[in-house]
Amino acid sequence: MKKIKVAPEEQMREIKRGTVEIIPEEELMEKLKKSYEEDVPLRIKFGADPSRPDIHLGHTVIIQKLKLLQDFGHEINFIIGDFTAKIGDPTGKSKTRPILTDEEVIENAKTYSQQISKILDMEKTKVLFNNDWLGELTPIDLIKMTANVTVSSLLERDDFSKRYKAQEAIYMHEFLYPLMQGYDSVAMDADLELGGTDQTFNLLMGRHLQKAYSKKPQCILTMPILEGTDGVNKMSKSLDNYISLDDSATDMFGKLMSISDELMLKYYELLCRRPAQEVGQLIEAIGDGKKHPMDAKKELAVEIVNYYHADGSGEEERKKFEERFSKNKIPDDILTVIEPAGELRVLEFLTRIEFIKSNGEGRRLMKQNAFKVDGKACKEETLVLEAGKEYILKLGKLRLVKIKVG
RNA sequence: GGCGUGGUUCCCGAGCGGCCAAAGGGAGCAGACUGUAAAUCUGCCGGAGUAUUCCUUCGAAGGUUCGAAUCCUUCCCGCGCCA
Repeated sequence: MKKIKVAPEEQMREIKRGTVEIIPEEELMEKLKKSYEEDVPLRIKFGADPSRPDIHLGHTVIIQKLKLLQDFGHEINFIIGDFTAKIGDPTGKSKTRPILTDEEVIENAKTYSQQISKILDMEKTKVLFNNDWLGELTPIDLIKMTANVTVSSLLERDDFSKRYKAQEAIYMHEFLYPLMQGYDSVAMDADLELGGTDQTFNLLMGRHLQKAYSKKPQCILTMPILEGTDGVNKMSKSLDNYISLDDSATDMFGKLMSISDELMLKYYELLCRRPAQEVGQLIEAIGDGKKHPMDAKKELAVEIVNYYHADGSGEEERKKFEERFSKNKIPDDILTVIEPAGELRVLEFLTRIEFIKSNGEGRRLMKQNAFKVDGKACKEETLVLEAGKEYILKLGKLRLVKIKVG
């Protein structure tokens, strides 16, 4: 039975969808053809950062592409960067690369796999740890490796050149990171590596080093960087503008609804699984005013929630959302707290349930009419609770709590 | 190694002995307007407090002064130039 069933031309057509760049495209075509004729899957490389196990929708742009390649019969290799994770970032300023222990790396790798399993078939996905080969290198091996790369070429990397011009510090080990990543490609004989456009330099380094080590060079495929919910910056945990695959269905739906219309169009292009043509028509309809952007957004949210949560949960969330925000009803699954009858010190209570961080913040919100008791703005710091009653407290648009007096 | 220059609140950045919890911008939060959209406008934006009050904060540690983010000393770190 053949492993690679789809004709290379057809594969290419699907692979190209949504990509920014394929370097070099002809070479990838050659590889696809050869793979098809000989029925040998391509080895696809994707590097995962084990210091941040939380996968968000931004990552899925690439993971979806991996899924496509996997469905075509190719071999997906996840490289867990445990070697680099152990070096960390001694500048102390950047928290992007904390030093991890072996246990943490393994734990994070598990979390990682568990999350990507929502998209990829893990039975067919290889997980590799780069310490297996990088840890074996001797200082001499390493120095020989660096002899293949010039300083000026490293300084060409966008990130480095910006910092260099801005007279910011660049440390030696940072220069080595791209080489380490590139060497991964050498060690595992990658045919194709995927990454975001911000990774182009590192991906090309893999190709460069493979040539230097007389290996067949890999092809590069880059995908656009997905902006976060703020619509400006790339989606990332540290900017808190991300939608995690582990977000509850409600949060996921809500976050998707809060994005701008403009951003929604991008999300449609990059995250929607519907055929390209259908998406195109939809976008056109919105432009013509035939389709209300909010409806389109709801549809997108439903689709995405359905994919990452149980089928049908998207529709359910849509109903809940409409009840809550369009009809202003209080959802029935909100946080409920039981309090004794008598006087309740509101600020202390709100701090306790972590709605606010300080009393000052609470007072501020009260002043601004953001605090409501049973739908009415309240500026009292003390609330008298009557036995047997229920109270709904609301802080801003989103924070809701029900108090049962008992 | 020498010389110069700089390290400020979540980020950028002003302040350069008291009027500084520290200008301005960004981010964030809230209100108005809405479609929990964007844009816009308004308010807030270290902590405690009813408070003109106190506490913590301006790389670190000491010191000078009635009083320091601001002056001095030492140390740590960035950047540049020279070697």
